[in-house]
Amino acid sequence: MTTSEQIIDTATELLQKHGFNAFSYGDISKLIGIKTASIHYHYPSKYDLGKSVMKKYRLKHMAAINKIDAESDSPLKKLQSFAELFSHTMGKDYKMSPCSMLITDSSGLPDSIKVEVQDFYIDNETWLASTLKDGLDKEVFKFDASPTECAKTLFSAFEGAMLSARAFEDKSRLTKSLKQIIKLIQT
Amino acid sequence: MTTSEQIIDTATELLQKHGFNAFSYGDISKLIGIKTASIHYHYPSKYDLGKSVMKKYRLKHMAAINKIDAESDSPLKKLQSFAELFSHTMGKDYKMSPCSMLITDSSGLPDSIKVEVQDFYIDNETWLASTLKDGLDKEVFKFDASPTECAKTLFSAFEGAMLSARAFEDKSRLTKSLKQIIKLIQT
DNA sequence: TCTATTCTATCTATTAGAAGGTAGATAGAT
DNA sequence: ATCTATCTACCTTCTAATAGATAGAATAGA
Repeated sequence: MTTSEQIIDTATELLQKHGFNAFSYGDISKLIGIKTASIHYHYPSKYDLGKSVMKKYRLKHMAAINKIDAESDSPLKKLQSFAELFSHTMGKDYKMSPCSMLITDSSGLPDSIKVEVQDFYIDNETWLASTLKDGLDKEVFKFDASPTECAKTLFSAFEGAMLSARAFEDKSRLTKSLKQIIKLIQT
Repeated sequence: MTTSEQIIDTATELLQKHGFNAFSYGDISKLIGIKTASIHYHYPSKYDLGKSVMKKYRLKHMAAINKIDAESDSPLKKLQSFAELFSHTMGKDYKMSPCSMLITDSSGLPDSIKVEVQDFYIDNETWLASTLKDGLDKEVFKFDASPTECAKTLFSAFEGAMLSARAFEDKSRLTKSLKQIIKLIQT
């Protein structure tokens, strides 16, 4: 693994665990054993680093979603697999999605990062909307709003469930809510 | 308004807008025109301040909930009024709930703050559970899980909707999701 | 091929500022 | 004489970022 990849991966974990304003180049430096100046060589500013973290995370996440599409045709099964991604993201140490972290810390963040976060939402919502529409046509899902609107609601509800699980350090809060939300739109 | 109240209110706004690690005693100092040392007199450590902010916010929020109970007997109407609280919290400058902010920034926070955040969840979930049960009995709501579980899911979904609205600086993301979630459990 | 140069990736050293917090003085009220 | 609330002044640590040196790899020209 290259140094810049190591930096990204370490920064990703620190972001997910502590938030953007709660980790420093110094923290990364200690963890991977290079000086902070070397990190600045790869990512001149912390915002560059944040943007790269978000971008890599988004691409990785979309790859996981593509895998779900490849493995099943059932809308319900796909939605369940999608929900499992959230549980997997959280892991055993209650990591949040990097995008949740960046949203709460976003007040002073440059647009380049905000756009990356929005792209993450849009990518997920687009996929969800098409999966929901498929389920609607096949009559395995039922809801009043449009698939697009329902996708937005579901995705944000999933993110919210992670927040709750972290607050109590109780993963069952996440898994139970994920299941229950899915059940709410099942026929 | 006393100085310590001014400090709390200013800190609350900064917390909601920027997060715990993104505001300082210096910021409060400038905003209300006293020196940082004076803030330390009222709140010795930043954690004391955070705890007090969360506590006051929780009590104020519960007062709003009690008002809802006093104004209507309809479970649906009460749930709708509850949802409006989230919209009101966010305001026009996309403030988050202080508890969402503290959860994402919580990694290094002392238990005294975490407990206050959990109490906020529990208070809300308890009220929601009883309102949901009432609606279930009156057959205006319909859901498979227990009222307690459904309350947890709804509350976290509402919090997640705020996150999404902030990410896009688009309040309709919040209001639409709130309405849609309520509709999902209506008979 | 040999030499000169440029590029890559790291280091040391340093800066300017901000952070949270403390000590001690002071003025006014009780 | 004590308590309350504020101040000035200071401390230590951390922060993001920059400048300049260095060693080695890659590249270009004779």
